[in-house]
Amino acid sequence: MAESLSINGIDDSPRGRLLSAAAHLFRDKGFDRTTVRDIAASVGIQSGSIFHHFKTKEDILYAVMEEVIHFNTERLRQAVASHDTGKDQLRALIRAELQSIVGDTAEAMTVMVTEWRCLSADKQARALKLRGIYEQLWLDVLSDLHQQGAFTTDPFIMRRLLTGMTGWAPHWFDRDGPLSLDDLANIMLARVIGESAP
Amino acid sequence: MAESLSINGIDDSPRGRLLSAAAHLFRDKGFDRTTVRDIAASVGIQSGSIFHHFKTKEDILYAVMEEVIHFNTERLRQAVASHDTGKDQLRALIRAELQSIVGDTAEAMTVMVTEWRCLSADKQARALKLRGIYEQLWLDVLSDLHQQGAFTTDPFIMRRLLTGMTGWAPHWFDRDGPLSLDDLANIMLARVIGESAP
DNA sequence: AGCTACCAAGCAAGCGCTTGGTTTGTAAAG
DNA sequence: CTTTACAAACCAAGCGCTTGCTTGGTAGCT
Repeated sequence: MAESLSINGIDDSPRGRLLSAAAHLFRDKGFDRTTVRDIAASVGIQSGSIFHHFKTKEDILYAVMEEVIHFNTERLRQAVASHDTGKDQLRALIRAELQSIVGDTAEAMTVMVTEWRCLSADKQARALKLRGIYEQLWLDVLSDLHQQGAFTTDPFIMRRLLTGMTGWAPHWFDRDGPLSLDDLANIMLARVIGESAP
Repeated sequence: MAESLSINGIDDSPRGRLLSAAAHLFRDKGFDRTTVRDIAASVGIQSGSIFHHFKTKEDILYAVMEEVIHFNTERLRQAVASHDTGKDQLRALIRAELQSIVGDTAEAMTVMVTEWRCLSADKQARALKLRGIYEQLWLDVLSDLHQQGAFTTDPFIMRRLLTGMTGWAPHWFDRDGPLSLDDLANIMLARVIGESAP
């Protein structure tokens, strides 16, 4: 019964506590190496009791992803809405995604990237649809900047490069190190629009 | 007994054919979801016969990684050696890593990134040592460029950003699409040293 | 009474791996 | 040219264990 911190955007109902615990375990050991007995033990119930809340183990994984996509899409939306210029909006998007990915929803976001293929085909399709909304927010901002001449590379490709940069951050970024998330966001921003005055 | 193309740097001995088949399966289904029966079937032998060549299933994974690191470290070395200026060397490094990651060793390289945690701690340490040589080649070139003033960001951080960009490429890059690997390498190069004349 | 949340026990399937023996290729000994 | 020797490569069968999930029942709250 090792207690685990809850993830932002997930409530603390019995179901929510299971989701947070599962996300932690999925990130640390992977979906396949995490047993339902592991998840049950980390919230202090019997393994069979899990299936009162979820039909299958895979449903747990999908629920984790669904919750974290919804939560972070909303965060992205607010990031765009609270800035005027394309440059500031892009900086805010990068900052928000970094916050998602190494901050308060890190476990669930990492799981979404690394355990994607553990979803069945139809659940992948459903999750992909949710993720499409998330990606469109990026593409809108990037396309604007591109049309303004802020960079020449195709916006779709630029988004892919940014996805790689932010997605790799959990493998090396140290939240207690000298580099802040704001610093890192600015460094990544400069990869897109060049190193001009902040 | 679905035949699978061999991976560059792996011979076609019985052992080598097992490694190539395993790399394919590990990439497509993941290490844990690939059974020794799957691997055996794809080269046309019985599952038990695998253990004449490898002590454990995990040893197969490690062997895949070891071979691909050695092969690609050598490729990186030649990339550096065959160019004079820092800029050209960096472009060659990016191009070589892209070739590794979406080209002739794609399966094995992808496996090394995505199935890393399936290795035991001591095997991780051994593989990490091999990977250190590979990374040093990058850092030497990046540090040179940094000292020449080609970019201001810390070379270590820059390498992490590049790792993310190249590492994500398998998720979207289409080898039959309009964008060539040389094009992509130049786009990534511009993320480091800015968009000057080629 | 009825609902949510849970327990205790266990089943069927699939897993990595072992075992004892057989085939196949090669090469020196007669 | 045959015989003997031996190792590499593989087969057929299955063992012991773990896994996701089921079942029938109970405690507590409203």
